[in-house]
Amino acid sequence: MPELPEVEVTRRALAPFVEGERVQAVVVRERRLRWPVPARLAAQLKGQRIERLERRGKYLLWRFAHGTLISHLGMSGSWRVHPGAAPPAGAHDHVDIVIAGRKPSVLRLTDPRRFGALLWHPARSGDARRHPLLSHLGPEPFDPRFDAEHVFRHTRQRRAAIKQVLLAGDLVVGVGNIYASESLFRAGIDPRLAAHRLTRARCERLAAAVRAVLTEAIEVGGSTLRDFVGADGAEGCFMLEAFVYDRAGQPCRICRTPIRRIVQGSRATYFCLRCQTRAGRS
DNA sequence: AAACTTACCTGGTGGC
DNA sequence: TGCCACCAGGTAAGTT
Repeated sequence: MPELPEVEVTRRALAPFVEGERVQAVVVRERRLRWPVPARLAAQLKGQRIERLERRGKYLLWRFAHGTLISHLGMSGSWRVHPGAAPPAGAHDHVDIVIAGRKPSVLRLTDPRRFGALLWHPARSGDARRHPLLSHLGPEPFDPRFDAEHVFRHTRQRRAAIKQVLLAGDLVVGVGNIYASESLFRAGIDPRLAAHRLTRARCERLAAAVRAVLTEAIEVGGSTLRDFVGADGAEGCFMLEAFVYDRAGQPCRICRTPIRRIVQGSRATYFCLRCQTRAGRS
């Protein structure tokens, strides 16, 4: 599932193929994503130059002089680079962006469940970061503003479990279900703990854990970067070995206690009863 | 008004 | 072999 690391790895893989290059054509085979792909998208992008490829949370921002193409991968989406020409499109290959110039390539959006999005934000509407989907997002995990003090302040009124607060996206962006469990394991915090009960010290541990887990995931993904470029590379399986996620019943990699699976807000949480506590240190 | 909860979108799959 | 309930995750909308 694409969370922040997967999106960042995607950004790094695509950037060399798109930054500074012009769009020759956009082929939309299926516009029914989470929201309809704008009908005029192809006309709007044709011949235009992509200045930069940026990321905000789990969104990719394709910066043009006249606006920004906003893409989100949802649960099952992926972008793949096909240098030169692309193979015939499969059932779930919804959009191609054809790049002309010295490095011709086709960027193909595949999304079986179609929970992803592809939206156009014209420059005249202001900066894309003020788009309704982006405006309320919390800080980036690698932003210096995301620190212990920030976590402490933004959890004082939150009585919900820290796992769910972490997932909500306003404390910090980019942490989905997988990395929420992994980060809490790394920080030694019981996912059921009410957020406002976090001590300052544990806020520090949590912020550091989120940064570390995401950093490592990006690094691991970095080694599989060429899978994005290859025509038939397997979809990235970026987290080489999760400590807790999807490991119910299997022994904790630290203490051998069987990993527990619980449901919070109708989604699965995995944790170690021994390594992760409601209070105290560890 | 902010915090919290729930439903929704779709396709793959595991169990019978 | 075929069917079907269920699960996945991020977001919007609804509720307290």
